[in-house]
Amino acid sequence: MKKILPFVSHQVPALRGAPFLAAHNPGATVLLTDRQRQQLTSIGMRLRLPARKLIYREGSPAQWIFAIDEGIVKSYREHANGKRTVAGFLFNRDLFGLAERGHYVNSTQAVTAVEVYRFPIDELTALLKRDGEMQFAFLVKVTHELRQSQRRAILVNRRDAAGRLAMFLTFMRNQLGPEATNGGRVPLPMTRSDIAGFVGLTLESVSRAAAELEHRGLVKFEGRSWVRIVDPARLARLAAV
Amino acid sequence: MKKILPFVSHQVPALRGAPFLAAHNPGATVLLTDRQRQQLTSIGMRLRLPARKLIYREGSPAQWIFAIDEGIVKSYREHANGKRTVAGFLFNRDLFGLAERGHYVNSTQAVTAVEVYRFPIDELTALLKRDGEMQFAFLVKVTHELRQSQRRAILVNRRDAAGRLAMFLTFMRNQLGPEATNGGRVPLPMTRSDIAGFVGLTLESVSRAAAELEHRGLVKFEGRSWVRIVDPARLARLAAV
DNA sequence: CGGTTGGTTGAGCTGTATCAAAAGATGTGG
DNA sequence: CCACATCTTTTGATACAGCTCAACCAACCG
Repeated sequence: MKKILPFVSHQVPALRGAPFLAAHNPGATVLLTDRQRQQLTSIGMRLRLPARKLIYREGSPAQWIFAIDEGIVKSYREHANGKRTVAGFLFNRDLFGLAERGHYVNSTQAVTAVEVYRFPIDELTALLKRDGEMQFAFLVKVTHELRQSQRRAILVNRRDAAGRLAMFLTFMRNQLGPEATNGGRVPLPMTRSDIAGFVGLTLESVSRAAAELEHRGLVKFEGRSWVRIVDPARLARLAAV
Repeated sequence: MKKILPFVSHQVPALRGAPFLAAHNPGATVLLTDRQRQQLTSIGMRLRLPARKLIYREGSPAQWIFAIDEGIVKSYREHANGKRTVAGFLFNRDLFGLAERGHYVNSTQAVTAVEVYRFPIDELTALLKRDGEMQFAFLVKVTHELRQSQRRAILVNRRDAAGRLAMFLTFMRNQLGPEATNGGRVPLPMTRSDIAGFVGLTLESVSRAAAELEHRGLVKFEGRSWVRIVDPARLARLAAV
C-alpha cells in the first residue's frame, strides 16, 4: 500500500506573529493560508546557506526580501568606533530584508546553517498590493516585529547584567519554541560577543553574568552552545522585572 | 473677488515614512494620496485633546487606531519596580494604537495639546484589505517605525550620557522639521523625566548631561522647554557615533 | 504667598567597561 | 590522530560613569 506523504509545512514560506484582534489560540499565530503560501512559493526561491554566510551588507542595494524557514540569522550594524551592535536575531518564520529607499539598513549573517525563501522586492510588493488578505498578514507581521523591538529596547534599559542575560535566555527559549528546547535545554549557537552586542554589554560582562546565573542555580551552561534552564520560575522572575 | 481657499492638508489624515524603493525626494515621504485621505476621513473622527490627557492605558481593550495631525504624544510603560520607560514620542503624521490580540501594549498620553484622527480598528482593517495601495502605505509606515525603533535601540546602547542627550536633541529637531525649529530653536515640551525614560538615564543624569552640552558650547537651554542649537555640526558628530 | 511640581547640584557607592593575561575550543595539515 | 595556530571564553585588577540619596532652587498655581 502506497503511503501518502503528509503535508510538509516546511516546504512553503510561513510567517508568525500576534494579530491585532483577540484570538482564541494564545502565543504567536501562523499568518498565512495554504493558498497564500503556494502563491509566495511561485515567486520565491528556496536557498540553503551555510553557517556564517554573509547574506547582505548594510547600505547595499536591496533586491530581495527574505523569510526564514529553518535556522537563525543575525542582523547587525557596525559602529564608527568598530563595535558591532546586534539589532536582532531572526528565527523560523521571521521576515528580513525590509529595505529603506532601495538599500538595506543592517547587515545580516547566518548564525547556523539556514534555509530561507528569497523574494524579489518588486514582485512581492505587486503581489501584496493585489492580494489584500496576504498583505494584511505582512502588516501584522511587521507590527509584531515593531512591538518586539520596543519591548527589547525597554528591557535592555534595565542596567543589571544578570537580568539582561536572564532576559536573553528566556527570549531564546520563547523564540525556539517547546520542541527545540526539550527539557529546558536551549541551544545558543551565537557567540558570547553576539549576545553581548544584543543585550548591550561587553562580552566579559556576559561571561561574568553567565557565571553568576549558574552560581545562583538558575541555569547550567553545558559547553559554550547550550544552557540547561534549571529553575525556570526564578529565571523568568529575574527576566521580567 | 471671492478668494479660493487653499487645500488645507491638516484637515485630513496623513502618514509619513521612508518607502522600500528608492525615490527622488529625500527624507520622509507623505504616503497617502488625496483620495485615500478622503476615504480615511469618512471612517475616522477628528479629536482635540488637551496636554496631559491619558489616551489609553496599557493592557486595556483596543478599539481604535490613531493618527496624529498636530502635537506630540508619548507612549510608555510602567515597570513593576515603579519606573516608567518611554517607548517613544509620536509626532505629526505618526500612527499609534496598534494592538496585540485586542489589547494595547503601551499607555499613551498627550504631551502637548494634540489633534488626532481616531479610526475604529475593524472598519480600518476592512478598508485596508479592500484597498491594497492604501494598505501598502500603512505597511511602509509600520516598517519605517520598526527601523526607527531599531536605530534607537542601537544608539541607546552607547553608554555616554552626553552623547545620548545629543542624540535625543537631534532626534527632536528631525521629527519636528525645519518649520518648527526655526533658527535651531527646538521645543522640548516633555519633562526631563520623560527624556530620561526615553534615552535610558535617570533625570539627574539628563540634567548633568544638559549642563555639560551647554558648557561645551553646543547648545543653550532657554527655560526648561526650549533648546537653542548653537553648533549643529559638533552636536551631530556627538550624536552620530 | 505658601504649596506643589519639576529641576538642579552635591557626595558617596556600585557595577560595568577596560586592559591584560591565561585557559579552552576549534580547525588544519601533516 | 596529533600538534600547532587561531579564535573564543574566562578570570583578574583597576578606573570611572552613572545611580542613589539628599538637599536645595525655580517656576507655576491657586
